[in-house]
Amino acid sequence: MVIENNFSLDHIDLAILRLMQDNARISNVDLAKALDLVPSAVLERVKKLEKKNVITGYNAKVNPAAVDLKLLAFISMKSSQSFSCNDTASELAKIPDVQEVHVIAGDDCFLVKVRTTDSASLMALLRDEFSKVPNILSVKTTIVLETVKEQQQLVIPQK
Amino acid sequence: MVIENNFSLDHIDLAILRLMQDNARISNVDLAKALDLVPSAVLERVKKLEKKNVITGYNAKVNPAAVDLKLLAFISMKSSQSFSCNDTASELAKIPDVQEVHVIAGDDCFLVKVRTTDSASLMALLRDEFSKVPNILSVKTTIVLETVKEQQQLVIPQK
DNA sequence: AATAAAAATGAATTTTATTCTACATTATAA
DNA sequence: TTATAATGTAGAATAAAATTCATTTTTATT
Repeated sequence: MVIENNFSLDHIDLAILRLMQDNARISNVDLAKALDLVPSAVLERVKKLEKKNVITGYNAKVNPAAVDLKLLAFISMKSSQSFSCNDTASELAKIPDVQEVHVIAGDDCFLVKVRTTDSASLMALLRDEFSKVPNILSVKTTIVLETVKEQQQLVIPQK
Repeated sequence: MVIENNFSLDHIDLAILRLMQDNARISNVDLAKALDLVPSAVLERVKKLEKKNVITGYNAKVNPAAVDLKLLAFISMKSSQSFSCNDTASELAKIPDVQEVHVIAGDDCFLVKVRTTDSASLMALLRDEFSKVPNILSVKTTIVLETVKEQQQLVIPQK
């Protein structure tokens, strides 16, 4: 599948993305070896990818259990103003424990991903934070029992 | 809130996690400056955090639109064998475009996060891949219209 | 307080990042 | 096709950072 957009990435750029998605701390030297290029050339490309907002950041992935965040939940909500739901969404986005906020099509209006210590802290979050968010008509909370897969790496196509 | 688990992280470890979550490519020198420590001491701690699986990886965050992945969807499914659903879940996890697979409590059994190029490729995915997964009774696909927030950083508590 | 274990220091060494200039490649237009 | 501009790459030089290690300090435990 050929990429047709204004980011104009060639196969080397895509290879860089593939490698750095899995190992953001790879050195330029190792990147250069893997791509059969010279380090300075790779460095320029990486900087360009950052400037073009193709690479939007580098994150260490932290084990949630290690920092006592053992509960994951998805919360879907209906809004009373479905055509101007952006205030609601941005208020939801301000809540630190909220990892994701999506405006969705279908029965509900928002889908929110939340991580807390336990069910008690989720309850507190709903009571103290979500209750203040405007225009919410209904809330449906789905508790995650087990996460089988959770990756942010994208499937990056060939050329 | 005091962390009580077998990872035994002190406030310096937590500070490292906070910094590296947001900037995985920060140098040891800069980490050391921020923590008022010496680079070699920081390096040891980071390696220990990796070994203990507190830090589970480093990822470059790639802009999905740049690699032509403009469609995000959540798919929830019912299973015919709700108490041995792990085969189903692990089959779902094998599909590359599937970013997340969660076993959930509630009406449905699985919640899956999927990223594709467009609705046509989502359709193809459902037809070609999901149809092969065993024990699926029902499928409900929710299309994301707009993502307002999407971060993998965790809220790391104080000491 | 004594001991053991863990962590931090600071200097030395190795490795890497970064800069810069020259050269090559590609695309564009005459 | 040929000239020209623009962009990308190579490779060496330099600056900066990572890494190692022996020693010292701190912390926890008895």
